[in-house]
Amino acid sequence: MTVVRTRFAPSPTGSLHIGGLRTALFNWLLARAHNGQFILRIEDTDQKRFDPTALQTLTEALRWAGLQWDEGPEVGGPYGPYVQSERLHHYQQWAQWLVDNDKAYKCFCTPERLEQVNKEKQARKEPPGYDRFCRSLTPEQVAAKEAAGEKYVIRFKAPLEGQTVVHDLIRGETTFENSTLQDMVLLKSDGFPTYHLAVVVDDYLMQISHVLRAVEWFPSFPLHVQIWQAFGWPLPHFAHLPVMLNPNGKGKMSKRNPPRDEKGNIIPVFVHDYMKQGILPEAMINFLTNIGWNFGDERDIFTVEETLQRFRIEDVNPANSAFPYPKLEWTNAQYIRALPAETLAQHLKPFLLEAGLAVDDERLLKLAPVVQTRITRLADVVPLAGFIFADPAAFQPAPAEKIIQKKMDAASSVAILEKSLALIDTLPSFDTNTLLEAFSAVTTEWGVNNSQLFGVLRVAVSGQTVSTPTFETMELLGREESVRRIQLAIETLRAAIPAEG
RNA sequence: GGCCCCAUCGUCUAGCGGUCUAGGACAUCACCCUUUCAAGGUGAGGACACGGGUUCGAGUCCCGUUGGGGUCACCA
Repeated sequence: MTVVRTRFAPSPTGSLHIGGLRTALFNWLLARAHNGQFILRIEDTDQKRFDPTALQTLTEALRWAGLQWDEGPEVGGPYGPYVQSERLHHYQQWAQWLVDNDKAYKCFCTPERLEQVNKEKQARKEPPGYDRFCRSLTPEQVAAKEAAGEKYVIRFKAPLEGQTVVHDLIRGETTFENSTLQDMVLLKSDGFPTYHLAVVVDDYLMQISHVLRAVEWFPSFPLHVQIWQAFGWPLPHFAHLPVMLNPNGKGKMSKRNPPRDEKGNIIPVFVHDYMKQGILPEAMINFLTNIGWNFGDERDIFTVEETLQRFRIEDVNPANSAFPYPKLEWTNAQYIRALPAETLAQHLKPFLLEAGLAVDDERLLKLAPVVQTRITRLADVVPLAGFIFADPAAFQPAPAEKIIQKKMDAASSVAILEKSLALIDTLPSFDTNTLLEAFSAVTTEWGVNNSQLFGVLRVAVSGQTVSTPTFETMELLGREESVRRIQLAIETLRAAIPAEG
C-alpha cells in the first residue's frame, strides 16, 4: 500500500471553526490509522483577508485538540514551505506551463467588463460566468496587450463538451457535464494563485494521497480533476466530508448567523470559545468523532487510540448533520467525572484564576471532587463554587427570602441559625463528617428536616441558592468564616422581620 | 433559478435483502434516591418522508415526487 498523506489546509482568516476542526480531525485520523503523515498547509493566497494573528490561533487550537502535524508551519518538512504565500514561484511557474501547453490562457478583461458581461447574461436569464472572450485572442493580440502593459489573469481552458466523471470515497461516482464548467481564474493579476490552482499544485508537490475536505468543495471537484489531468498528474483519492449544520438544521454553522440553543444562548462556532468554556480536548475529539462517523459498537465514550483501530474513511456518512451541542456537554461531563481529583484540580485552577479568585491548592484539591459531578464544563466551577476563593471582605449575604427555606419564616430561621452557632461551638473539629453527624442528630429535636436545616446553613454560608453542598462548603470556608457568615445571615433575617409585620 | 449532494426517533446514529413487532446515545417525561444543584438507578414516549417499481421477501436495490443542504468570485 502506498503511503497515506493527508493535509488540513485552512485559510488563516480568524479563529478555527468547529467544522474546520472536524475536517482536521478526520484527516489526522486517516493519516494516523495508516501510519501516514498529516500535513498542515496554510492557504493565505487572499491578500485582502490577511490576518497576522490567525496562524498562531490556528496552531494553538490544533495542538490543544492533540492534532499534531508531521509537516507544516513551525515543524517544517521536506516539501516546504507550507505557507502558500511563500510558494508563489511554484504557482507562477505551473500556470505558465499550462499557458505554454495550451491548457490555459491570459485574460485581459477588466473587472468592469466582467461585471457588464454578467449583467447582460442575467438580463437574458442565462447563468452567470465569464464569456471566454480572451480565450480566442490571437498570439499577436496577446503580445500587443502585454506590450501595452495591460494587466491580466491566467484562466483555465475548461473543456467545452463531454463529461467529467469524479470519484469520491464517500459518495461514489458523479458525472458532470463539461458544458457547465467555467474558465476559472488560476492566477490573479497580483501574481497570487486562486485556490483552484494552489490546491492542485500543492497537493501534487506535497504528495498528498487523500484529499479530505468539506462538501462545500464538491461543486469545484470536476474543475480540479480537469486541472490535475491538464497537468498530466495522477489523481489522489478524494473524499468530501458532510457539513455540520446549525443545531436546528437550517444552514451551515456560521459566526454571521450564530446558532442558539433552546434557551436562546449562543452556541459557539469557534474552537477557542470551547477552550474558554472548559471543554476538555479529549471530550471534543470523542464528540466530533461520532458525527458523520460512528465508533461502531454501542459505546459513546472511547479513546482516540481505539478510534484509530477502526477508522475507515469509506464509513463516513454522506449526509449532513445538525450540530448536536447538548451531546458535547454530556460528553465533556463524562470526561470530567472520569478525572482523578488532582488532575481535575489542575484543570480547574486556570479558570478560577481567570475569574480573579485567590486560589490555594490545598482547598482546591478538596473542592475538586465536590464539584466533579456538578459541572459540565470547567468554567462552570466559577459560578458554582468560586465564592470559596473570593475575598471574604467582599462577601455579600444572600437576601432574607433566599435564606428562608420551605415552610419556614425569618424568625424560625434565625432560631435555627442561633442554635447552629451554639452547636458549632461545641464541635471539636470542623470537617464535613463531624458537621454532618452533629447536624443530622439534631433535626428532630429542632423540629426541621434535613432539607430545611442544611438549606438555611448552605445559603447563609455560600450566599447563593445553588452551590456546593453545605458541610463541604463550611469545611472549605473554615470555622471562623463560616461562623461569621452565619452571624451575617442572622442580621439579614432580623432586618427582615419587621417588614413581615 | 442552474448544477450537484443528501434523506432512519426532536438530535447524533446502528442497519450494508430475510435475524427489524428497527438497536444505542443525547434530549424530554415519570418514578426512586437525595442536602440546593447535580450525579446515580429504573422506566416511558419517540423514526424507516411519500409514491411507484425490482424481488418469494425492501429501512436496505432502482425510478419519480417532496423536503433539506451545498455551490455558482481575480474568497477559501
